[in-house]
Amino acid sequence: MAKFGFKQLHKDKKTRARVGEIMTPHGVIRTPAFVPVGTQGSVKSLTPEELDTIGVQLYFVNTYHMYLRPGIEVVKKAGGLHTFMHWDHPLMTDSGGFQVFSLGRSPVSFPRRRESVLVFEETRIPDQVGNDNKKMVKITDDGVEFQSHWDGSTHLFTPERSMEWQSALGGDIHIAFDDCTPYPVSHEKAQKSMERTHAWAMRSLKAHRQGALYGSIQGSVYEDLRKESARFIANQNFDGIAIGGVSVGESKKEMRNVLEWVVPLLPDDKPRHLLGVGEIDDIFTMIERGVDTFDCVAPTRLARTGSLYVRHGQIDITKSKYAKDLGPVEKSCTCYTCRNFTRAYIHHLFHVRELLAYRLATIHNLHFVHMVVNNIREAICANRFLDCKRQWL
RNA sequence: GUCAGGAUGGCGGAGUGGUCAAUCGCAACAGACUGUAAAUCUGUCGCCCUAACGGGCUCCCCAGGUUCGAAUCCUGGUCCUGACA
Repeated sequence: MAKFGFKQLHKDKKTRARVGEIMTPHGVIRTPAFVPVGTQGSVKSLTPEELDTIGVQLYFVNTYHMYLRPGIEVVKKAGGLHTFMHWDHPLMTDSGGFQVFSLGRSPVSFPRRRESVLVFEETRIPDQVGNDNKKMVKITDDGVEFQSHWDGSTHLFTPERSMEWQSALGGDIHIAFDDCTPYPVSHEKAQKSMERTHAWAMRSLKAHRQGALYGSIQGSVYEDLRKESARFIANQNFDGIAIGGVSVGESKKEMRNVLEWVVPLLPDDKPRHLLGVGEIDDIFTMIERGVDTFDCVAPTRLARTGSLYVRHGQIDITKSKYAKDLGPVEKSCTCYTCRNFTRAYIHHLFHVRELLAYRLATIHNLHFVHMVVNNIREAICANRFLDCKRQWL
């Protein structure tokens, strides 16, 4: 099996943007690269072949979800995630750290940004166990006690277990178990969370057996903490660096700051992954500041709720103004959806809740993101990143 | 023609004397969604005024009536549906 490695091939002359290659046992990842999220072992609604056709090079699977269902043992017996899911290309597994954040909110709610302050609204997700106003996680220094969102049962996650399970799943890139700091948060709490993340990073490193391991940087929106965390993680023997604790409710400016503090402190010979960010404008923000890969649910989730990417924005295809629109979603798009279907048709599918709606929409949004990223990659090679950015935004 | 049942906001459909401008679903409109408890969630949804609290007006087929008070009870009318002829 090929070893893991990273090569920087070209750096843009005016920015930190760079083009590179990540070598993995399941093939090379050309960076910058967008990483779709397949939380439960599936990028919702699409087959691996369809993802491949779109240009998806690797995707993300969540250890927490696979552990709960179907269970690590099942995947292990199946021969690992690649075989289980029928995906031959690289895979990344998340540590479960994000669920510390997402299940740790009380009451169950959707966060909403409001002038860079996170407001929690009391809106429930229906039909799930354990949503009766209780936090579903309990953090200790040892690890995190989760209450299953399926049946309420209790499960302990530790760095050691996360490593063991990620190894059993067999993804190419693993992430150290971290404590995704919520927002807003005091400096004191952010520091505690960062220190816990560092301690867990060391334990992850020690317990780690196979596959590449990325250490995760935290520190919320505090410059001193972010820099401290970046230095700390950069100094350990990780194969790559993950930046976490962003897109948790902070403003875009705060997210930009984090990148500007952190990336200059990272070694050039390791790949950098930004966890959980990937709206179209963010893609430029990240790549410009030296991020190589980034995973995000936005394109796929937005697609399922009817928001489709078009140049310079997105449209809500469910609006009745598209009911008779016989043009493609985006005329400059060459995806399967845009080549063969009209806005009116997709509008209709959403309206009657046909399953094809979600598939066509997801194909389009993923294709669109890949089109943007491919474009950026070419632009970097020609030292034209900023021109490219201007052209898309 | 006789008997029975029914007419409620764009649609379906609750409500059967006051707390009803009227539950709920759909549609409509607006909004949200960034390491996915998400094919999801939130808000508005008779008209007018208010930033909001709130206030005013009109309203449950039509016309009368009973009552302090009616979408709800009574009388008449119109229309619809089912059964029997």
